[in-house]
Amino acid sequence: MTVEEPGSAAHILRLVSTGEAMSRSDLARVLGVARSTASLRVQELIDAGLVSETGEGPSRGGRRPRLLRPRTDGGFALAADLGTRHVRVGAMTPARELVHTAAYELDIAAGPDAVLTELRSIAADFTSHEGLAGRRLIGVGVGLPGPVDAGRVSGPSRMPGWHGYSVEARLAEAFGVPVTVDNDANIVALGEYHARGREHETLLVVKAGTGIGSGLVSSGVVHRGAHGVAGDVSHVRVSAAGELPCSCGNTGCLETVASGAALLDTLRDKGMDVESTKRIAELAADADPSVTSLVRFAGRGLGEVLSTVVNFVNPHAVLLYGRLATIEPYVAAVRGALYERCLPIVTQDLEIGVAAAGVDAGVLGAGLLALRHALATTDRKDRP
Amino acid sequence: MTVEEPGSAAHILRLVSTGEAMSRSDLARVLGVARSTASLRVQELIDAGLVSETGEGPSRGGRRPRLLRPRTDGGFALAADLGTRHVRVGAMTPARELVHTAAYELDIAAGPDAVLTELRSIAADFTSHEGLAGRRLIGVGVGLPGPVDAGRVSGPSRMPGWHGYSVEARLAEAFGVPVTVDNDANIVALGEYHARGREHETLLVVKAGTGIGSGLVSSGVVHRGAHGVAGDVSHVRVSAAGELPCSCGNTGCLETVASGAALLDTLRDKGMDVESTKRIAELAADADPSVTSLVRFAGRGLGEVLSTVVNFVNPHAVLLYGRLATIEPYVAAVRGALYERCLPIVTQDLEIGVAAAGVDAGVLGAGLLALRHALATTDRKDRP
DNA sequence: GGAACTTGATTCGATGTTCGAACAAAGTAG
DNA sequence: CTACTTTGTTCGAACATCGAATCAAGTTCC
Repeated sequence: MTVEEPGSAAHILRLVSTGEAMSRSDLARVLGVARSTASLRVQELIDAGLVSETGEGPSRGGRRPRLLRPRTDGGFALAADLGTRHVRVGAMTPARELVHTAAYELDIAAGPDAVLTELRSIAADFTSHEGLAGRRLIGVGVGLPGPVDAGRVSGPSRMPGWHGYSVEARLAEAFGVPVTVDNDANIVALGEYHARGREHETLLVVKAGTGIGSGLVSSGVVHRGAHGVAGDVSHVRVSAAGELPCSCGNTGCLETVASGAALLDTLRDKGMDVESTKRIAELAADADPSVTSLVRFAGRGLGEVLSTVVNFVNPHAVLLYGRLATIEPYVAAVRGALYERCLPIVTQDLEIGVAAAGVDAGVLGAGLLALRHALATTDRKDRP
Repeated sequence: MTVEEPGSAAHILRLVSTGEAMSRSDLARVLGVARSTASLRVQELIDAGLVSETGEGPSRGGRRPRLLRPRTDGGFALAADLGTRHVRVGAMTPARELVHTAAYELDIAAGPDAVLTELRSIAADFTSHEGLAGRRLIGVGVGLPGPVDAGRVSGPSRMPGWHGYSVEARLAEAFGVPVTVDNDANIVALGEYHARGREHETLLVVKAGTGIGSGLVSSGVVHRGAHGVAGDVSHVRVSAAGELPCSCGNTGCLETVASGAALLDTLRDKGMDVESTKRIAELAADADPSVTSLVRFAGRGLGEVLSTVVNFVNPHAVLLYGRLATIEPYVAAVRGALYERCLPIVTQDLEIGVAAAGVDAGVLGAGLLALRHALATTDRKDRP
């Protein structure tokens, strides 16, 4: 991740949970410190209830190492990925493992007060049902389907009544632990970065569902920009959109051709009764000709816009996520447009594909944010 | 800058040179360490010849502080900003001040061996003429007009014979000190970031001269991407370019309408005898109608491409640099296109203007890179 | 099977860094 | 002149890290 302090609790936990270091000796080697020092550190973590010993490992020609494992029965971070009508919640152990996840109904349009109150009881329900009730909550991470700047929602298009609302402050009070809030595309990007497990990667993750958003992660750090609205690609003008009016007041935006909402509108105008982006995916999977060609057109539009971004950012990978990413012709069209329009040096090693972390990528990212915050602030506190 | 280790020599030097800390006591407060610790650190720097005491400051109700100042007569870093036909060199003190600069002729097309040999003698000439001969060289920073990846030139369009050449290794051998090499737009961006002096800013700097390049700096860190070619905007397709063929083999690239080279070509096609971008700037300043309208058109094309990048990156400022940035209608057209096409939340606090650091922005950035490298690796070495 | 070697983990004194209290130096305020 | 401030240094205490010594528990090979 290259984010945590070298030798910090978070760092050691990561090394232990990824298997990069299984024993005290391993840690000493990997961290470049004396064995005695590594031993002391491990003892601290054991005392704090974050790590436990779990039998012995195979000998490498000498005494057998005493294997270490992050405890999964101690404190945990709560992660929530809010969509427009649902929320996925999960619990993440200090080992960065998502141990439980669940989905609940939650209409973001009900406004911040109602939604966050409801979120609090969903969290209570979740922790009790998943057998987490007796365990210590160390932090909360939340993803929202709109721009987030310094813990506040700012200028959202699909979240009426949320503008300027300080979600972080409100939830910190409700939960009594540190809360971190970010945009949904950002947490998906962070989750995907973590799932891939490759350090020093620059990842461009595009979330294409009802709307289109994207997140840029470089070496484990999310690029947020001046107002936390970095990653917007939906209101870039694209030639294929002609002069179609967009919800933003401008015309010709990418969103009017390449988003799930736009596809639904177009299909309805054609007289087809399609109710959801999920249904579009099914029709495309059945090779419905008019849907397929429409989806291709949409993907091409997205690829056109992304080509500019990809040339500029020069990422290691472009990963699509969301309902539209499950539609093969859509992905293929994006890929084609990128290969056609980007510089060879940019595309030669570029991976273009679908995010691997699945539906829980967002929860994963939210959990990581929460954990990062929690482990950075409180270090050696009372037992969980 | 948020780049150097807290409490490191580089950090203290910065605090002292910016005036954030004038005395040992100040340093202790700013760094959050004990006064005794700050005193020790300062003594080290004095012993290393990097800092000197310079009289006493005004009392604040007690004993007068002994003012500190970075020494400008000790070691220095050499910075070079190579263009296609010239090189600007400068010397930077550990206080991050550029103390001398000079320009030399140097044709990049002569190939790496000839150019770098020549650069070595230019450096010797420069140091002797500027009275730097007796002082210790602590590092070298170089900017090149092409993509640089890990110290090597990779796939340059205006640097025949340079592809794959390891400039860093070659110069490190020639100078016998650490050498850092980067793309010219990147060092300009870094120099401008430093000149503005605002921490945690995200800056997009566009260098528009014969060619077009850009650099992104966020919190003092240059974004380099997977192959060090991040920042390319010149080969993005732009509607205004139609099907004009580009040197990259593709058609409709921004470079074919918005670069100085393109403007020259177009004017020559019109039968106007214009020999340089400098002359274009003069004609535009004289309000030559056909030149002005052409330049406007070019600026609009650049703005169109930048709008996508700016929406995505959400920077604090977009700064134009290079010969074309001196042409007001060009800048105005870029500005207009950005305001028209970017999201309101992105442009509301966005500064769009011309880089303030002037012709030495590149040298400044190269010097900073060199210094950062030198002060990070060698800490308390022998006196200069 | 046993001696020699390896690897893992702990103990403990040596080293070095940082802190903070005490103090000296040099002022200001009244 | 006295009381209080601020700056800077000195010096012992506290703390972290290291490395050597030691113990523990293997493997290898004759």
